[in-house]
Order: sequence, then C-alpha cells, then structure tokens
Amino acid sequence: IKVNSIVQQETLGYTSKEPRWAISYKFPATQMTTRINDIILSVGRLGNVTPIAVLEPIFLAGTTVTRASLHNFDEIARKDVRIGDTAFVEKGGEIIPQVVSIVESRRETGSTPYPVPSHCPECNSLLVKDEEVALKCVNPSCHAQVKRQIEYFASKNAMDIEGLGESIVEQFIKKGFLKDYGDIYYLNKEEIADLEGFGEKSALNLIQSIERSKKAPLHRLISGLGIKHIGSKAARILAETFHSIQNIQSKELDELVEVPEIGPIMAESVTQFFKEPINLEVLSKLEKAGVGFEENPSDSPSVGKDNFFTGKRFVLTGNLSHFSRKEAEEKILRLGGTCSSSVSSKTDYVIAGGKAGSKLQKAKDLNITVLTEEDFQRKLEETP
DNA sequence: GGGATCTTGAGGGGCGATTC
DNA sequence: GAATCGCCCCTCAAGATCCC
Repeated sequence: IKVNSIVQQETLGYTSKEPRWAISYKFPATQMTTRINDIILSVGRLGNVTPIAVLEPIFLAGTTVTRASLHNFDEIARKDVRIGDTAFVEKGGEIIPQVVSIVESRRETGSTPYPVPSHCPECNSLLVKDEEVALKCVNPSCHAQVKRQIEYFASKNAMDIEGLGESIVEQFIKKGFLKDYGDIYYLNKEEIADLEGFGEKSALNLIQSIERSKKAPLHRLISGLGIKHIGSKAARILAETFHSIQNIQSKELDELVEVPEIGPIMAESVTQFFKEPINLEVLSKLEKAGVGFEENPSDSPSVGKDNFFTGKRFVLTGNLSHFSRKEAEEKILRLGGTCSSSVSSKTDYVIAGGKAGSKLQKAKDLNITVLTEEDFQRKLEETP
C-alpha cells in the first residue's frame, strides 16, 4: 500500500467519534481500464459544447462509472482520445470520474482522431470559437441552451423553485409551456395536473413553489438571470451595491467597473445582457408576474456590532449534520463573513463536517484553523 | 502569479408522488 | 397500503477565466 498523504487531526478538535490523536491514510486513486464506447456532446446554458466520454460500465471505487467529462476539444487532442480506445479511468477524490490516459498499445486498427464538430448537436447552428477554449453555439434559441437556462434559473442557487428539475423542464418545453424562464410564472395548474406523472397535489406544490420564488432575494434573481461571469458571489455584490435590477440596468460600463471585484469583462457581460432584446423581453415577463426586482432590507448582511464572523473568510467542506451547506453559508454571510469554494492562504477558517475531502488536507498544509461543526454551532450561539 | 470563481458533470441516497 | 418511479440534493474535481 502506497501512502500518498497523511492527515493528522490533532488540530481539528474532533470528538470521540473522530479522536484528536487519529491519523488517516489516503490511498492513491484506483485506476482501471475500460473502453470508450462513444463521445457525446453536451450544450451548456451559455452555449459551450462539452464532450463527454461514454464508457463501458466499470465498477470503480464503490460505484459504476459510465461517463466522464472530457472538458473540451483541446483536452481530447492532448490525450488523443478516440472512440473505441481503451482508457485508464480514475475518480478524483473518489467522486468524479475522469479519463486519465489512453492505452495506445490497445488501440483498434483503423481508428481516427475525434473530429472537432462544426455544428451544434442540438440546433445545427454553426459553432464558433473565440479567444476561449470552448466551442460555442451562438443561437440564443438553441433548445439545449434554453432548457439549461430554465433549469439554472429554477435551481437552488437561484430562484430555488422546488419541483422544477431537469426532466420536468424538458417535459414543459416539449408541451410548449416554457419558451424561456419568464414563462415559469405563467404556468397553469390545471394543465400541469393533467400531465403524465403529475397529479393535483404535485401541480399545486409546484405552483406554490413558483409563487414563493417571487420573493427571492435580489442576488438570487440576478444569479438566475444567467449573465456570463456573474455567479452567486458577483450577483450578491451587484445586489448589495445597486439594490435593484433597474438600477443595475441603468449603469454604464465605467460605473460597473468601479464596483470592487467587478472587472471590465464582467461589467461588459452585464451591460451586454441588458442590451439584448430577448433578455429585456424575459425581464418584462418577470416584472409583470410580480417577481421582486428590488432588494429586501432583510437580505442584507448583518451590519451590527463586530462578531467572530465579521470580515472572516470561511470554506466549508464535508457533510454537516445539523444544517445544509447552503444554510451554513447563509448564516456566515448574514453575520458579515464571506464564504469561498477553495482554500487558500487568505482563508481564515475551514469548517469540516464528516467525510471532509481535499480541502481539509489543504487547510492542514496551510496551517489554517479547522472548526468542527460543533465549534461552528458554538460560535453561532455565542454571536448576538 | 496567486487566489477565487464559474461551469460542468458524476453517483447514490432520500423522499415524495403516483400507480396498482 | 405497498411498491415503484424518478426527481432533487449533496459534494467534489478539473479546467478555464477573471480579479487583485
């Protein structure tokens, strides 16, 4: 057994379940070979075309792996991945399947390099490649893009519309109920209830969930609009700075660039979004439906006295048992802290739940204080 | 250049709704 | 009422890109 890392939990303050003296050994990721049966193309909400390897199913690190992202066509060329190849596959962090390399000695005779596609696999529009590595479908009406945009708008990170997942969105688009995310607010309960797989109860739940989302905090609405480069963090900054959609819309490029953490590319992306007639039409639908376009004062972070969380940067990892990661993040933000998705020297605390992964190791390497869930709860209780 | 963020995708468990 | 179905949630990683 090769040991590639050691995690000493001395500093973690773990309870008897995970004792202070415990040392864990990590194994190198298990690699196995399997055949690449096909390479399929997925179109994301911003039009990026991502190639995915369809694998001969293999049981690897406790699960059956059937697909792995190939990220982009440069990556395919770099690894020279071809349909029919035998590939080494592993799971990063024992979670994410990835194609590590190809076994060239087992390559089938007559195989050819995977061709870079010229047209969108969903709408057949011409694909373009600008400065970015990804190939892009630039047809705003592309079925796949519209579907992904609606899913993203309804997702937990955005408007949090429970019951509007991938397959339901697909079904609604096919039925003609949805053409963009603005249509969500004009869905008819009776029509939904008549659909296969739905009933009175589930239709009512969905409509209620949609109604609730009209009061979502401004930053979640901004995030849900799907503006390129504007994710949850940037959306929060824009909401806290400008307080309403109309206010953001009225800003010129140079005014947006003045906002901390918003650079010229992000600012350009925002102004471009509000210039597109197709986006203005959707915004109009949202506004007419009564979706909140202004910041609710209760959405702002607590600006009271300084506390343990004020100005500190946190990273969450592992499973928390008393609240979801999202809830923990919300609590930190409300108390004036910030949350990041990666550990760096600027991180003040890492909050580690059960089954914490590589972030815990990195925190240890960088000598960053690690809090258990119990420590975190105690700090919350101590904070007025 | 380092760090942060965004995007995308994977699997299984949990759970609610529908169907029989 | 039980069985089945399938959606949603959760977490993590890689690569690209952006900000400072």
